[in-house]
Amino acid sequence: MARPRRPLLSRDRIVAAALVLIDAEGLEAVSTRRLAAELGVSGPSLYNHVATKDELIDAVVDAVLGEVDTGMFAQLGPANRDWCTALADWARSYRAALAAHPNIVPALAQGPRRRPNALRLADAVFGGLVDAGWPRREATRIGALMRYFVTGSALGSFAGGFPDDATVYAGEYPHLDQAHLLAERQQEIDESAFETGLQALLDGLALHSPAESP
Amino acid sequence: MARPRRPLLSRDRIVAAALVLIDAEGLEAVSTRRLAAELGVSGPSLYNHVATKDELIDAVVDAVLGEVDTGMFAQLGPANRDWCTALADWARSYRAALAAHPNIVPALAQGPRRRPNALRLADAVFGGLVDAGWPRREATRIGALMRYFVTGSALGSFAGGFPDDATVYAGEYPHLDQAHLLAERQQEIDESAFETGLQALLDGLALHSPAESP
DNA sequence: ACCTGAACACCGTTCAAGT
DNA sequence: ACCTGAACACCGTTCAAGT
Repeated sequence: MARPRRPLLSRDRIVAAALVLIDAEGLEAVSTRRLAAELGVSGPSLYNHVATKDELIDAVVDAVLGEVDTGMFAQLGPANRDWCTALADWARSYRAALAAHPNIVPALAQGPRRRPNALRLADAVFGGLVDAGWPRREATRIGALMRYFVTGSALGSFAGGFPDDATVYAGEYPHLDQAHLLAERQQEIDESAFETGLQALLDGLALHSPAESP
Repeated sequence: MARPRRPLLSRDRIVAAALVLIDAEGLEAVSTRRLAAELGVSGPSLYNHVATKDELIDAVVDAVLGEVDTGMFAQLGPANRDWCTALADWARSYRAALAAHPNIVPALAQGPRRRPNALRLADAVFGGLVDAGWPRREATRIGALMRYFVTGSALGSFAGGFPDDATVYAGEYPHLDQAHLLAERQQEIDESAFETGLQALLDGLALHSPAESP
């Protein structure tokens, strides 16, 4: 075949196909040959559009982060210091994006690096908190700790990780005698744990709110 | 060589060597051949002691979780309802164990599964909270949300993920004009963000403490 | 410029052969 | 029981060859 008259591939098409594959079968299912086959080309073709597999995964992560809304932070300023609502809305949007693609979360481990959307998130949160009156040091910490909570909540289900075989717990783990039922209610539990934690976090931060001691 | 008079390997020796390798060079550096070479044997030898590589990584994760202290929860009961202190101590011990082996954290994604130490942690936290007076539903949520926060805080450094090249931020990310300095103060920032978040979380949870409304 | 097949140095895992 | 080398079906990546 050699070079076609119109390119068969594009970086975006490769990234999109990788995300579909990751969602369906996990990070480990992505090999350059497999992904290329999915796209109807041979393995090495990908290297015309992407430098390495690592860079490709980075691009997929960034595409997912692209779905996170940060518009709420633009509203903050002297006239609107309600950082609490903004932070809550952002955290929910962030979690929703990751929960839609849970298999990608382990790849978030390396921090923002040079991923444009990761930097966009960090910039918006930090800027919003500073606009709402938080000192820069505190704003940095809050940005970090919110990321901890949201990524942790998306890094695999808590409830879904418990075997549904009751004999696993018998005797050894006396308090987990009902744990075999967790997997069934997985989504409800993860969701309510996230909401409970988010509320606690914001309540706790509000105790030292800059708006209350101007 | 064939079979030696005394076994060259043991499951524990393999797990320990894998952890050393992961700490030094990351999860991706672990291949069965590489690990075997480190242990002075040939690749397939490992399979006399471990069923699959996945099971091996699981065992390494569990070994790390074995360093987490859960003794503080045994003190809780009708006479001592200070779940707040117990939870804080446990979270710090949990984080310390993961921070000592940050490269293993992405492998935590799958939840407790059948890892004895992961189940021990879940059992102790849940049991302690129930003993301190929390309803089972709430105790489950708190166990989950604490795990979110601690694992998220260990899943790669927040501060360390920002490039130290100032030109990355110029123009594009106006609020990140100092972000190139984050990597230098990485440990301090991650540590204080963790402490700030932990305090906020506990303060927030305390607002609905069962001990305050008996 | 963009795709191909061949090739390189790797993988995880199985298995028959050795003691 | 426990280690070995050979083998299988894979990897990521490079590169010369084609249009």
